[in-house]
Amino acid sequence: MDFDDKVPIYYQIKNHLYHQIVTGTLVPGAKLPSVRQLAVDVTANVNTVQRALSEMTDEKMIIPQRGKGNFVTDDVLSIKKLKDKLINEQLSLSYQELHDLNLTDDQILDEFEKYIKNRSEIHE
Amino acid sequence: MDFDDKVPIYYQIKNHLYHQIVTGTLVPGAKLPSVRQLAVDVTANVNTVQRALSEMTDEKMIIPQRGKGNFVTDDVLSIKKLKDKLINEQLSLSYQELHDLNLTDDQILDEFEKYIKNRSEIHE
DNA sequence: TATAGTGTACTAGTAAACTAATACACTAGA
DNA sequence: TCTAGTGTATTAGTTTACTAGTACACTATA
Repeated sequence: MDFDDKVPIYYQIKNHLYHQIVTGTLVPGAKLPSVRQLAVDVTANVNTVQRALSEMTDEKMIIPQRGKGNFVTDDVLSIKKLKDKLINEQLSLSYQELHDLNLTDDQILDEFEKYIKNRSEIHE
Repeated sequence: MDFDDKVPIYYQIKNHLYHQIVTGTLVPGAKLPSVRQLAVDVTANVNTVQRALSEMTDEKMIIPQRGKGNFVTDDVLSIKKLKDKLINEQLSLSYQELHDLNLTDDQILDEFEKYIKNRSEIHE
């Protein structure tokens, strides 16, 4: 896995898994790869993976079952809420940042539009 | 200063100062507060501040003068470039994140529009 | 029942970021 | 010339994230 050395690895793993849950790569009730397998997958230590999973367990997004594995929550609503939260955090974050760079609301929207338009041209 | 404990403090200080340069709070050629004063301002250690300033010096955005202080570069063009870089990094980052959450380009723009509209209503 | 695959806990060691304190070189001004 | 305010360097110690290795409890299955 490609890590940003400015952010703790366990945090990036957690985020990575949350993305898989939210996008349906990991469906509700699905079994996660074992901690040892995950450690191999993301090229990190078992303990680091475990730390990510612990927080996810605390947040009730996965349920651990001793001897069996970790399972994605069945609660579809809470997954929806997680997705909304992730989206909103991102919007808020980037609005904040661009606003702090002295862009007006209109400029922010413009820049975003330009960026996406430009991007789709390059990638088509 | 309010730090995000997920990101190194020196990095946040650097970012903070870059914002001031880009937005004109610190004009080209202006003298920065002394390292000791900055340390007080942002409630961090002198060495941590120094580390931020070192990187900024390496990137030629400030010029240190022994015995006098640190001064913002006079090169207006490079300040402009810095601003563009900061904006672009943010756009790219949040596009990436929202795209990874399975939002289409249109949805990303929509969400952004909604967010900003909503925000301005609350704050007017 | 034995074994392999799970989660979990613990101890130990390393590296990086941060703090703290001190010292030194340079500049400007009284 | 002295002094206060600069940047800069160095040494030492703390904390946190991370790695490594081991051990143990539990589950499913051959």
